Amino acid sequence: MTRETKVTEFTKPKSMVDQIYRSISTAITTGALEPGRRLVEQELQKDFGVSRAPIREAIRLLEADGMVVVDAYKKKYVRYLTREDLLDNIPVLAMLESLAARLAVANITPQKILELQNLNSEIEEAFAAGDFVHCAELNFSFHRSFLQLAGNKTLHRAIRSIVKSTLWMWLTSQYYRNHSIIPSSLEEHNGILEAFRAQDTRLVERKVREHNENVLERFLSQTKFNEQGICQFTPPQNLSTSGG
Amino acid sequence: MTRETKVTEFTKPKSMVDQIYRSISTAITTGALEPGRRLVEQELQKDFGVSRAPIREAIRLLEADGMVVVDAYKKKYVRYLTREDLLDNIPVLAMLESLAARLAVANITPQKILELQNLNSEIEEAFAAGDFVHCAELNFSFHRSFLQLAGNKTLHRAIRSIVKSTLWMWLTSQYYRNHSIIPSSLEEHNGILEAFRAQDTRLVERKVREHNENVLERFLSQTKFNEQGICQFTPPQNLSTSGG
DNA sequence: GCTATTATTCTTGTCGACAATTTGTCAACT
DNA sequence: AGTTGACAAATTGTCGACAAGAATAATAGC
Repeated sequence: MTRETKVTEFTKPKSMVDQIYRSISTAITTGALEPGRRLVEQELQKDFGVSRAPIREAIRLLEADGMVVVDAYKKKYVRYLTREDLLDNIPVLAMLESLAARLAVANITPQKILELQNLNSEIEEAFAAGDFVHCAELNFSFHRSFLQLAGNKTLHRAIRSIVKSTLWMWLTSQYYRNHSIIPSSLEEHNGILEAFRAQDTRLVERKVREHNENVLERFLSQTKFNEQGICQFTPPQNLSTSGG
Repeated sequence: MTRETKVTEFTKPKSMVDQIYRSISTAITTGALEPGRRLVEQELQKDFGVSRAPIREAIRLLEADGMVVVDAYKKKYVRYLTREDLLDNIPVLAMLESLAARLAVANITPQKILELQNLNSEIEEAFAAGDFVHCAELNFSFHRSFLQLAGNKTLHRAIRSIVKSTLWMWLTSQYYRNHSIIPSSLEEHNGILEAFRAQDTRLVERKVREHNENVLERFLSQTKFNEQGICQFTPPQNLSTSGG
């Protein structure tokens, strides 16, 4: 009788913790919450209008992801990245993505290659439009496509974990914002697709590995680090001269 | 009101959540909590003598690790493994560990090689003594040594993540319990150490990759799966014929 | 005897409150 | 002036209780 006719209620497919997790996660990848930013439960509680329990659980998930770090006094911060972090990423991501690409060769279709070409064009458009966050997302989609084609859950999980823990999306968007290196990436993407078209496994593997190495080395060479080796991008909107 | 006379309490005031996390994590790797086993907050609450809040946070961490899975009705279970999970692990672990070994070549010392030889002997002893859990731990230590020598945090994190999410320690101990294949592993371990002694990077990389592939394929060929493809080891103490 | 519906129980999700810890401030003392 | 200690504010950790939803038991109807 009293069946609540939840007709217009689409916004309830996920648990509270999941929503908070996603929200903070997105805030970090988009740069709304910059690396090093303190996370205080009371503030988040007010933002989301819930009690602290689900906030705390969501933060635990982010902590496990490596997107949030905890200091000796239990205070939580958005992870900040060091030069060492980026250096460590290079061989691992290059190797995992090239493995994904190798496995994908067996499953890719001409149709899929066309889709990826279109995706590549979309990246170019987003870059031209100055939407660097979307650009990073599309770029990630491009890479993720090989993961999906590879059909290996362990691999998928491993790469996803690295992407999250090293704030990959944030890094990419910041990088796009500050440097005009999209053309190089797009060119390399096309090279990869060509190798796929030729069904040349060895070539695919090499191209993907080199692409990843190139991207990461470009990151490193063009990124500023402070005296503690922490990655320093220009904040999104920095009106005051946060001098100090 | 200071009812807690914690006199002999040197046990690093680790946080409650951390203690619970470790405790459950250990229970899973040792097989005390077998795959598929339901985790009920109220039971754990009684076991640890705390409220549900820290229990829930610990379970969130285990969930993020992939050691615990959640069904559509929010019920929590220890992760169970499928044939597909094991298959997916093979190329990824083989590749990551061989990368670790390659990076380790530059940092290894004759001293360290001797230590690893001793460790190998310890594994043999633990196996002979029938302590399969310890055996799995020591074996993991052997592999982890290369990780530490590699000095790459991203790589360390990636492998650790796979080890946790696929209940690697549990799998290994169960495998040791059921099959007498330690000799093959020990032999391969020695082969790897020889390659290290020769400083032959290519050989190290190949030996480690092959060792991982061998181990995982032995797992697969000698492991039972039920009709749903779920890994079925004989439970630690199985007196009744859990028929079906 | 069997099915449909209603209670009851079990389990998880969320909340507000209190305790413990850390940080910040300020006054007293050497 | 600098240091130290105590007090206050801020923040996190933990608790018990209630609400919501699903699984199970019980009952009514045929």
